[in-house]
Amino acid sequence: MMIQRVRGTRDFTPQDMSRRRQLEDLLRRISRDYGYREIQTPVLENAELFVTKSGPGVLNEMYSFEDKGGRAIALRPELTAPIIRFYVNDLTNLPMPLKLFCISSCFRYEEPQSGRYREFYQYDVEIIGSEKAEADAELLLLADDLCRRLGLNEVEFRIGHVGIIRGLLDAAGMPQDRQSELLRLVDKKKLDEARAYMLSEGVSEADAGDILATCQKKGDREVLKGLKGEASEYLERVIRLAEKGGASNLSLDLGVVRGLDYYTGLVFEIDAPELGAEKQICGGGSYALAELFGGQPVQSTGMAFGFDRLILAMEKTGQLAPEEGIELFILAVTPAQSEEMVRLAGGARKAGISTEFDLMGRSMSKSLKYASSRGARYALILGEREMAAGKVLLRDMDNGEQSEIGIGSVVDELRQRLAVR
RNA sequence: GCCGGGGUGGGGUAGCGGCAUCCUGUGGGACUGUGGAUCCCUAGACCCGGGUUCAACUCCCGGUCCCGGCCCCA
Repeated sequence: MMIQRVRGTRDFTPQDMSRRRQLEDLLRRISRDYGYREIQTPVLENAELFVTKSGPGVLNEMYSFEDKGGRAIALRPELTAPIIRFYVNDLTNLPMPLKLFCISSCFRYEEPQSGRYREFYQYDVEIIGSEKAEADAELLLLADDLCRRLGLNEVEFRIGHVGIIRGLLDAAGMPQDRQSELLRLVDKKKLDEARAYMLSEGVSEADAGDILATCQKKGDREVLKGLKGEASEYLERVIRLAEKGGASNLSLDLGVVRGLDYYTGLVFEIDAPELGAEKQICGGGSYALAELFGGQPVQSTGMAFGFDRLILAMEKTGQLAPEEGIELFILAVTPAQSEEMVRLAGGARKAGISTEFDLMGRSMSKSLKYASSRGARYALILGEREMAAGKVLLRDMDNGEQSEIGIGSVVDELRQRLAVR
């Protein structure tokens, strides 16, 4: 009986990994360009960490279990909570701002569908320690830059601020502790229910109408005109800074809010419309989680990209290069040349030339075919006749041209030819 | 958790109550060491479990997995 892969998980072929590595390389490069440093946390965490952050409901959507010591353990469903836990545990003495990123797998017990798996990968970026608009703006700059480098020209940013609606609710007389429920309804676009809820909480008909109208405002900075209060001023400033920094895709959507209490300010999402139902590639915002995990209060802002969805989007836009082949394949025409084959491979590898030699003892035709399938740039053919004269045949696999070269000059010749390309 | 559509060699397919087709890929061989070609050979499959039937890959039921959508999305 064949053993099946666990539902919602994937194996990655060499070709898959070549593509995923390309994206990882790009993410690491852009992170470095912006001064973020990579960290890694365990796949396993105490389930309590996520329950504390997101409520007991998440237990239903997590892989959680009791270990042999009776501890409640979970496979991490996201990266923000572990990173902040790490910070609270060990990193509080590092100079602020602490700019960190992480590319890792996460797990959620949900129904798999397009762009959605039970094991999935996230690229998470966090700035810990700043409460300034500059921090939020930098995050948007990085996100915008990343989308551009990925060739995602259709992306839609939806940027909001939880303080805008909360401010209006304060003014309308709704107590703070009743507001989260309303934000949840707005987040889910259940505006009728939101209206009913506001009225039941004593908000006037007129105020409720204003608030719902505000929730539906979308567009450029113009939508902030006429809004008063710190939140809209702050948001305006973030957008202005990000645009000065070169961001060009930004747009506002004041209906983007979060019902969870630790969100403190900016909140945003990014969609890649070409992906269909599961089109959101990024979610982010500023939050105060450290004190929730038992640390000193610290303001943070961060975002998480869905790695797998970025790959999907890049596939749709044709951004991924084909897998790279090797540079050299060496074959011995008869076993008598095997030792020389291995010796030459060693020299080439030492010189940084990616090299394979024949491991199968196959005929020349089969070996050349294999070399071709491996994308080899050159083949080195070790034949009795040439070897007797101290030479070998170097075959250019792109055009089939061959030339005899001295055994001693193989590495130099290859270095020269490969450098020209 | 719910609703569609699907599971035939590794990949792609044909068939559809009785013989499972082809392509490709894999391994081997031939072709005097120019043959990444061509030719030949070998291996390799009806998702699982029940039911109907003389007979099930085919029809029915259940499960499972995949694809897509809903819910959810920290």
